[in-house]
Parts: sequence; structure tokens; C-alpha cells
Amino acid sequence: MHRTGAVAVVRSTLGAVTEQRSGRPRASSRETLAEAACELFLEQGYDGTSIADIANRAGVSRSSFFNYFESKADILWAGLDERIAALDARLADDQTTDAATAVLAGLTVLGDGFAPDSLALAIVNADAMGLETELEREAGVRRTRIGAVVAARLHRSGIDVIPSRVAGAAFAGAVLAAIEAWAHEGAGRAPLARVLAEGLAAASPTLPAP
Amino acid sequence: MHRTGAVAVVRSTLGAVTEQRSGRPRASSRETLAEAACELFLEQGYDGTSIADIANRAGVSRSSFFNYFESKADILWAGLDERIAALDARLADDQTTDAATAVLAGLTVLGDGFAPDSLALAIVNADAMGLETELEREAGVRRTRIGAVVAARLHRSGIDVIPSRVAGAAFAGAVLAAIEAWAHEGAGRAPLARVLAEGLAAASPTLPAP
DNA sequence: CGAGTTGTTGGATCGCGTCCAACAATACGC
DNA sequence: GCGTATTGTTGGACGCGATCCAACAACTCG
Repeated sequence: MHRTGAVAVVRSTLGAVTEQRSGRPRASSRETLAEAACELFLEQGYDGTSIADIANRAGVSRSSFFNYFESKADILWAGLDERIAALDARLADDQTTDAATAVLAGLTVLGDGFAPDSLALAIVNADAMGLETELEREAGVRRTRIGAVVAARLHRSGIDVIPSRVAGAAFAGAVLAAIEAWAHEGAGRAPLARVLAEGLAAASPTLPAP
Repeated sequence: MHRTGAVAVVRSTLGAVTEQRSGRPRASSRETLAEAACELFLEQGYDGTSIADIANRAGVSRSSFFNYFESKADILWAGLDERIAALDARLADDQTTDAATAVLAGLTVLGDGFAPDSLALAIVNADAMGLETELEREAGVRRTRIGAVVAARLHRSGIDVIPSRVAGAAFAGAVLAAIEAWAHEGAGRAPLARVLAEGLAAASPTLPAP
């Protein structure tokens, strides 16, 4: 069986680290597929675009699409999902006594460096893409996930279940409201941080008085 | 074309009002289908139960299922969805100056008389039914909807967009956290009102100081 | 009894998501 | 250079949710 783990690290002249694993190289990338998808969403709408269409424009087969994204909806949300996973790991490891500041810090870094990706594009062009209901559904999932992560951290620090969940929901709502506002005011121009700070401030009163 | 609107109201001896419309009577009901569905979910799991299975056990055809529910997921959420629609209508009509108390009152009546239906059963037996991810998804949709309704009412009264959405998210989280807690502590025993009040209290600090 | 209305049924269709076996392209040890 | 392990790609099949539609059935009313 696998003798070495079969991973070679190739260091280029500039020192950039490119992980070069054995086996056939990928024929495409998430970015390529996401671009193709967004083009098609604008041309034909979200529902009018099949996964086969997207794969076809990106030059891969329909089967391969699922090597890059778990579902059609994940095209738009993959970026945020990664950050939520990172937030989860961060808050789960956290040993601080002050859960409130840990949550605030975690959510702030979640927003830091958030790039205008396919999600921002989709929010702005939601009507043109026929995405209204789709975004409602999928935004709800992320709100739930963020809320659960935050609530778990708060509950671990001794806060009751219901207040923890309410606070989690408030902070999750702050994140998504901020993303939406940021996308609408031109994701490229202003950083997400400012509007996110406004949301976090609005949600903070749900935390127990210090 | 339709001459009278074709609706006859039949008043029984006890005064109960049964709307008797012209045309073929329904062969089943939401309740019958929901019961059949819950039985099957417990026996085979949610994913292992097809809509054909449900319709079959309830004694109707698969096609007819969609005359009663819009989707498989709606079997569990139809009850709450009706109340959300009522909340929406109530808050949209509301002319009160005090948006905060209007929201609190609206959410309280949303919880009043909430009966332990298929949703409560599903929450309690989520693991047995293999519903964990499904409930996460669908609960998120309702959280989003409640949050949007509340936020719209708050925003109409002059509160900024982001604080409105954060407060909406907090109150929506309160409702769903309350329903979940209520289901887990035996939906039949205690009324939803008490635990819901706890949630609303936890969410209230997101409202502007009076 | 006939007309209008409402509901049921089966079948067709479409797309998402899963699964799988066959095949292709790479790295590595020899 | 050659086998081998590994990783990806591809096409096809499948099941299921959901939509649509024409034909039919059951009821009310005049």
C-alpha cells in the first residue's frame, strides 16, 4: 500500500509552496467553474442553468463538477463556508475565559479579507439571476451554522441554552446582514469590516452584562 | 363562467361552520398525510421514505400529495408556516407607533396555542429519523422568514437596516430556540409560552432603548 | 338531467445528486 | 525506461423530488 504518503513539496524559485501530489492533475478549478457558472446565471438565470451547462462551459464533464463542489448552491457559498469552518475550529479550541470577546474576535477575523467573490456578485444580481428564493434558503443555512457555532461557545462558558442561541442568532444575523449590505454598496469599494462592526455592535447587547 | 363564486356555507345543528364548496370533495387531509409520513419517517427514516411511500400509505396517489403540501419538507413545517404568514399580515397592517411592543406582541401570539404537531415529533426523533441536516436546512428558512418580517417592521419605524436585521435575527432565533426546547421537554406537557418568553427577553436588548 | 367546479390519477418530463467501473495522467522507486 | 500506486476524469445508470398535463370522477346548483 502507500509507502510514503506520496506527497512531494516543490519549492519554486520564489519560495512559493506548491503542493504537488502524485496522481493525475486537476483539469479545472473552483474559480474556473464559479466564473463559468456566474456567467451562465446572468445569461440564463440560476434555475435555467443546469450543472451540465456549467461543466460544459468550464470544459469538464458533469461528473467532474462534483469533484469541485458538493452541490450547485455551493458554487456561491464555498468561500463563506470555509470561513465558517475556520471560525468553528477557532472557537472550539479557544480556552479564553471571556467568551464574549472570543466570539467578537472570531467574527471579526471571519470578515477580515473577505474578498468580493461569486457570492457578492450573486447578491447584487439576485433579481437578474432569479436567485431571490435560492439565496433566502442558502443564507438561512449559513445563518444557522454561524449561530450554532457561536451559541456553542457561549453555552460552554456557562450561559443558558436559550440566551446562547438567541445571541448566536443575533451575531449570525449580523454577519449576513453585513455581507448583504457590503455587497450592495459595491463589494470592491469598502471593506466588509466597517459594516460588519456595525452589525456586531448591534448584536452585542444580547451578551450578558460584564 | 362562475356565476356565484360557488361557495355554500352549511351550518350544522351545533352551529359549527363547515365550508362546503362545490366540486369533488377531498379524498384526504393534511393531517392524514402528515401522520402517515411521520410513521414512515420513524420506520424507514426521512431519506428512506419517498413521497410515493407517504401517498401510498395515506391512500392517495403521488400526484395528489402535492395538492396538500408543496414539498416533502413542508409536511413538518406547514403549521409554523401558517403562523409566520399570520405574523407577517399582522405586522404589515400594524399602525402602532411602538414597533417594539408590536413585535413582541406578534411573536407572543405566534406561540400561543402552538400545538405539538409533526414538527415537534420530528425534533424529538430527529436522530431516529435521520433528520439532523434536514432540520438544519428547513429551520434556517423559517428563521430567515421570521427575521425578515420582524426586521421589516422595525425598519419601517425608523431603525437602521443593519440593527433591524440583527434584531430580527435575534427574535427569529428566539422563536426557533424556544420551539426546539419546548419540543425536547415534551411538547405536550408545558406550553410553549413560557420558554418563548425567555427567548424574547433574551432578544429584547437588541431593540433601541426606549 | 346538464353545466360548472373541484379534486384525483397516471404518465411524462426534467434536473439534482449519488454511485460505479473504465480509463488517463501524473510521481516515485527500481 | 518501466511497473506501480495514486489521483482525477468520464460516461452511464439510477432514484428521487418536483412540475406539468390531459383524462376522468364526484360533487353542487339550477
